[in-house]
Amino acid sequence: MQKVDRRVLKTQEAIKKAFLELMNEKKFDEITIQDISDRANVNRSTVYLHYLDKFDLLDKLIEEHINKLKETSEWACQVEWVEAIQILFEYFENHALFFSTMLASKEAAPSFRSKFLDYVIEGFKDELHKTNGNGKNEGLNEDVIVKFVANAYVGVLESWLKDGMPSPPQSIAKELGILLERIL
Amino acid sequence: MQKVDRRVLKTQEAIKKAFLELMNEKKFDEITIQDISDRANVNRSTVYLHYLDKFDLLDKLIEEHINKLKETSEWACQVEWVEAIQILFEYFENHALFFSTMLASKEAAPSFRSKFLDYVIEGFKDELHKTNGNGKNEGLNEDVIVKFVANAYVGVLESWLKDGMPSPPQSIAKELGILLERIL
DNA sequence: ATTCCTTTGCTGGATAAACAACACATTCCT
DNA sequence: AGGAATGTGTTGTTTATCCAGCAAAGGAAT
Repeated sequence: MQKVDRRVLKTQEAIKKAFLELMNEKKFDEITIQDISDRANVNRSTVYLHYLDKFDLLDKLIEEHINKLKETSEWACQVEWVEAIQILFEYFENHALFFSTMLASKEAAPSFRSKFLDYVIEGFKDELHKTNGNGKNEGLNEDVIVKFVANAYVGVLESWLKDGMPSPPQSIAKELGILLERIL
Repeated sequence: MQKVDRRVLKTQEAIKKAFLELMNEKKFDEITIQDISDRANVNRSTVYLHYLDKFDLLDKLIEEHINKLKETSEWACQVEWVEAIQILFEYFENHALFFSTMLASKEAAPSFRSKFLDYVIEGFKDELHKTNGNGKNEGLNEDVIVKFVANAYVGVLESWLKDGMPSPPQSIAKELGILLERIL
């Protein structure tokens, strides 16, 4: 991975930040490229230099976070169970604006919730294969189990974010870990 | 005044902000250009593109604020007495980091306090000439009066900043205005 | 429908900033 | 003392961004 020019990092950061802020203020289709470039303090043409349009910007933003999550969980699956959840929730906390915006906005990112859910489902599927020797869930449909826990997970995350993250990542991760271990 | 390129504004802002932050963390002579460029997230050579060295940076930063103050007070001297003081104190409040740092740092900006004092002295001198018909201060040396009020003014500002601006600009301006009117 | 206004992609030329490299000075260390 | 590290000021080249301006598409108002 060759390192990228400082300038592109700075402008992309500015654009993404501006876009997220705007997503929190108005609906996706009401946001113009002009809005974004103004907020980001960047020339309008510069936005086109990096993204095809606002849909592309949204896609790349989502893709980026999904990838970061994949990296993080690959790196984290070597440590303890509960600790891994905690690390992920710390990531959610650090990017709370992104996740709460994306999970909240029904009209804007209908794709995100399902993409995110798919990612979580894959994660649990792998996890289930690794720990399927414990006799629990004998005779139960694997798909049902995975979807059960994945939806539970996402739902808890969603309400935690919506409520403004009332408890620290450690405690929510611990509680969630206890519940998940009863299933898996 | 032709408008300047967005890029130079952004980098100059970043550099000045970084420099001010560093001034609050360590002594002036311990600050390197490398520190500044790192903090500003800017290439080192870019700093040299705008400033000769850190002394020049400091000078320009001071000069800039003095000029802004001159503009502000020229614009403000058409309104009420006390209101003008309030506007200036709002400026101090908005740039509290700069003023508290500069007034505090003995070793770094020994020049600033005197420059600033000179500016205040000039302001009061003009003010005195405009309102010298009121019979107060008959037979008193003008220079003494001006230096008296200027030092009082700067001293009050200094401690207000040092104490973390406990009262809002309005009230400090009003109190200061009452005291100054007893003299001028 | 026609007008008016905003937004959209896109261009081309100018320029700020990045980056890497230099020779030299300074501090640090041990 | 002497070598390593760090900081300085400057250069040349490359690249990202700016900015002004375009024609076209769409919406809203009259």
